[in-house]
Amino acid sequence: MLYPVNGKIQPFCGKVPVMSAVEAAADRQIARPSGLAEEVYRRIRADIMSLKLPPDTRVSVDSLARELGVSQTPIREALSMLEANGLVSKKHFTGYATAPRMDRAQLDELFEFRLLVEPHAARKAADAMAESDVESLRAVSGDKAPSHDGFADMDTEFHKLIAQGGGNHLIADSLARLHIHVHIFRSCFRSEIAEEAVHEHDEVIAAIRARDGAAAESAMRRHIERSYGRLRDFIKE
Amino acid sequence: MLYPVNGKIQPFCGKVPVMSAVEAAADRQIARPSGLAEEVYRRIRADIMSLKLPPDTRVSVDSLARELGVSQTPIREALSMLEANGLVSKKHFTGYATAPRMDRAQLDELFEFRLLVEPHAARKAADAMAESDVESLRAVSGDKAPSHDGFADMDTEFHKLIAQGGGNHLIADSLARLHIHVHIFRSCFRSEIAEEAVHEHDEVIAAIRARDGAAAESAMRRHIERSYGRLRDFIKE
DNA sequence: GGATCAAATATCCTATAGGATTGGCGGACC
DNA sequence: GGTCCGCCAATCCTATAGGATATTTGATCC
Repeated sequence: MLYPVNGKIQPFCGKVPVMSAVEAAADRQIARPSGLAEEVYRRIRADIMSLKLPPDTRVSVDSLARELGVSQTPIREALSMLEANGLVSKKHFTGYATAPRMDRAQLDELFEFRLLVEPHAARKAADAMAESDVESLRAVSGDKAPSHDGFADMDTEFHKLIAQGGGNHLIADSLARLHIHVHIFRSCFRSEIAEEAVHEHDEVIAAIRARDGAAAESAMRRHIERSYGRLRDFIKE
Repeated sequence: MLYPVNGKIQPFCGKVPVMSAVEAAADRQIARPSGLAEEVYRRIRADIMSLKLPPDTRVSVDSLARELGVSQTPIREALSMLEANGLVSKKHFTGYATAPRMDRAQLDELFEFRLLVEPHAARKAADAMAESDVESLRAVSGDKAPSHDGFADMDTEFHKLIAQGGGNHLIADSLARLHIHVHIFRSCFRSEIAEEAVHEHDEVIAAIRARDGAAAESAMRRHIERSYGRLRDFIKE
């Protein structure tokens, strides 16, 4: 297991530090020692999602190596994985760069895909979702959306829970991979769209709690269509 | 640009060799120099798909490095990308291994996904596919399926063309990533199922040639459902 | 004879050094 | 003033060495 120490990432050389129950639950999947590469992967992905690494920005391997205090090898492995997931691109003998911001065509394609898959996942989730996950869903309901980042995290969790609730890992993984790009795109404009979206979320949640598959499907479809409409306005081209 | 030389992969140090027109056209997208990592990636992926590396098999880094005549770094990058695509898995301090063969649950999930996406792609392909690609589609029609591998390649090309014909890169990429696993699964059993599948392919092709979206969608759905039925029989569990 | 423990091996993981290539910058030339 | 050419810096790519760990093998004990 590896832990970041004052900004740096260092090999694990000691006891596992105590961890609160909630932390242990949240980091359950990270708990298995997976090496520096995965740790670096998460770090860079987080920097991309937080726009600390804006779209279309050069990413130097040895700069990262110095900054994180690790060798180049795990950086390369992490960047290779990020490249396979479409978050960075590599040009031979030139280096890595974060993916450029989505253009209109890509946004269209992404929402066509979401519109195809997510309503189906919502319908299945209404039938198959475990009662405990439904409870978790209530937790991300729209009681209050404190900040932009707060809503973004809530939105991510909302869609992740429903995608997983469908019981199909392939669908959940595909949607998670895509949602990252939605997150980045939305963050680029800091739009304050929490109000409507939260209401739409609640409609989906209500349908799932009522175990009404058809209602969940149509509510999710409506939510994605409106979300698409809100985001589309930011692109003129 | 990098070229394999008698089994080994070596850095490019000379003129680009002459290449026939068809080769140049086929390798157009490979023509840009992308480094050893990508070359190694293709090589390993090909070995996995050809079952030269069977499922659930250990893959040693420095064995590969010696075999291919390159350093460990590009091997690691290639394996990281393969891991991100789900073709190998890494266990800390234990090494890489090819993904185990799909079990029943994974097969179900995969075909649920295909059934959700591919008929939609076929419908769009019937509307939007370029005439030249429709012509390419005829080329992979069922004139003759010489061998098992011949049919496998034809099937891969068939589904790839239709997925791309829909015009959505995300859909095409997702399906391509999944189809690799279908290919591996089918190869594990060397089933002689070419006859029926080729007939079903032709039905889809006919519908697309007629620009009949609804017919293409239902024909593709039928094809995938039957394909699922044929493959499901191989799993008893 | 079976089980347990310890050493040895093979492998991975990390770090550092050296070679190769691209892109940008400045000066010279037309 | 515009264009072309050569140099320099930054970066990537490769190779090798050393430390750490999991697995396997063998011997010893019960």
